Amino acid sequence: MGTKERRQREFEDREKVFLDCARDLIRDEGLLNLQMSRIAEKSEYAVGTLYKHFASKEDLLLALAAVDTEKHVSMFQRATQWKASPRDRMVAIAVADMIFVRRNPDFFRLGQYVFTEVVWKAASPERRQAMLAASDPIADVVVGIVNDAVAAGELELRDMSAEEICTGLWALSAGTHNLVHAEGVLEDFNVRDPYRLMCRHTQVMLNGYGWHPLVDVSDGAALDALIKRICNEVFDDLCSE
Amino acid sequence: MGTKERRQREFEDREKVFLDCARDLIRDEGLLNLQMSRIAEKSEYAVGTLYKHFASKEDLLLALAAVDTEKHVSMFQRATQWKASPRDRMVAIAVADMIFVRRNPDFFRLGQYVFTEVVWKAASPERRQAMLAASDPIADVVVGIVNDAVAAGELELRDMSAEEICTGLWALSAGTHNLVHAEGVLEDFNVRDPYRLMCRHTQVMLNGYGWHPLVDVSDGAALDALIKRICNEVFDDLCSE
DNA sequence: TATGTGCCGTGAATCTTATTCACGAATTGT
DNA sequence: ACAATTCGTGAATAAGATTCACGGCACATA
Repeated sequence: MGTKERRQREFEDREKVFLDCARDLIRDEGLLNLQMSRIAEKSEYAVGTLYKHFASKEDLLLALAAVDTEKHVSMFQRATQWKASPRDRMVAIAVADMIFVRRNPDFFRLGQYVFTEVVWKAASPERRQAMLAASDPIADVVVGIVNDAVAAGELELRDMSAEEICTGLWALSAGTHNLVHAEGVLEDFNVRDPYRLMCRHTQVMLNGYGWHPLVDVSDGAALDALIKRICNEVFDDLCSE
Repeated sequence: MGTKERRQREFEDREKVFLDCARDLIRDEGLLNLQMSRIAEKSEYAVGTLYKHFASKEDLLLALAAVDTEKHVSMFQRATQWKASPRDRMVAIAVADMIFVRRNPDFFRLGQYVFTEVVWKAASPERRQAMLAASDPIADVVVGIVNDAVAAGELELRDMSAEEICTGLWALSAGTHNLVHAEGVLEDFNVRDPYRLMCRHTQVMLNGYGWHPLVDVSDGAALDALIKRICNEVFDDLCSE
């Protein structure tokens, strides 16, 4: 009797339904106005059922962020598998980030919110664990590229570890997301395309680490060409503009 | 009759009392458990009085963050006024950030929270404006250092603007704060002293921009010496450890 | 088919907190 | 001294997250 299994499957499917409804509501009405009762209403289940799946509202938000993170990770994995030099693959990571954020405009806001002390601590330990597990592969992927560069003789670590180099690049990316979403900052700075700028800053850092082949960071045309090449060769299906 | 003025002063003093109580409560019980009624209780005023000062709880949090930001800015200003090369002064900005965050461990969490869509939009427009005004000088200060370097012939902008360079350094700093507070990431990476690492990454980026005099970023001793010198010469009173 | 058992969805009731506002005390003006 | 005004008060209200006693449904057994 596969009844138990069917029930199990139905339960899992329902979780997806709830998350999809929540995502739609956030898109349409904003994170600010998200209400548990509205998610229940939209998904045509009772509030109590919703709470069978998520320990709290914060728990649901964390689950939602974890789903996004999985998509994010899969883009990074495509970047690593690209047949190109380690340095170009590292830039491809930045480009992946750029494309992902453009295609998922709510991702950063949600991520920013769930990593907040208030929300993080209000979620269940299991969800927190799942969130961390979902983002784990990011580190592996990026550290892998650094190690490839070292193996290829294109980068000398000297007294830094591969992880420390990754921390710098990761901070650059995380910080760029911050600034993009911080009211007014980039407008004041007259920055038109912050993610292109992030790619350029990535090149600046890679040069700073002495990561060969060095590039001329002031050559905007070369940067645009590389970004375009990455879009075509790695993220063909995702770059429509 | 200076009565009006006295009233006015009392009102302003009370605002400070509320903010101090809120800060203490956050320190002792966490942002998660902050309640308006507890702030009122602790400050020995009625809840209604609290609401005479702050349009909402979020409004109060933003006011609190603005106070911190002013302290933050004043440290940056000390860094700029230091008699040293533009490059060293730029590193001093990073060191200021490091010292400030260590002395105000709740600052980042609060800042992260208030810049969240949910909180930001729930605060009054006046507070938002005040918050932006408080952080405004940061940009001026940092752009000023870049311009000094250009004027001294130590940095060529080529096709980048001073603001764009600042964006990179700012992102690095903001991102480092993120990673420090993101559960588990730096532990996994075995990063012991993330802010020292941030200073090093700052040097990496400055080298990447071709900002003279170039430094050997793998020379940890030189980095520590510079940090120590900045602590002694610029932030003497704040570096006790 | 009739009946017993346990699982699971339900949503009205509860609880927690932010927020309001009618009141009265205190102060000012005449 | 009295009216007018300002300002603090905290009980009442409102909004929304969370709970849990109930009942229906599927399966097991006779």
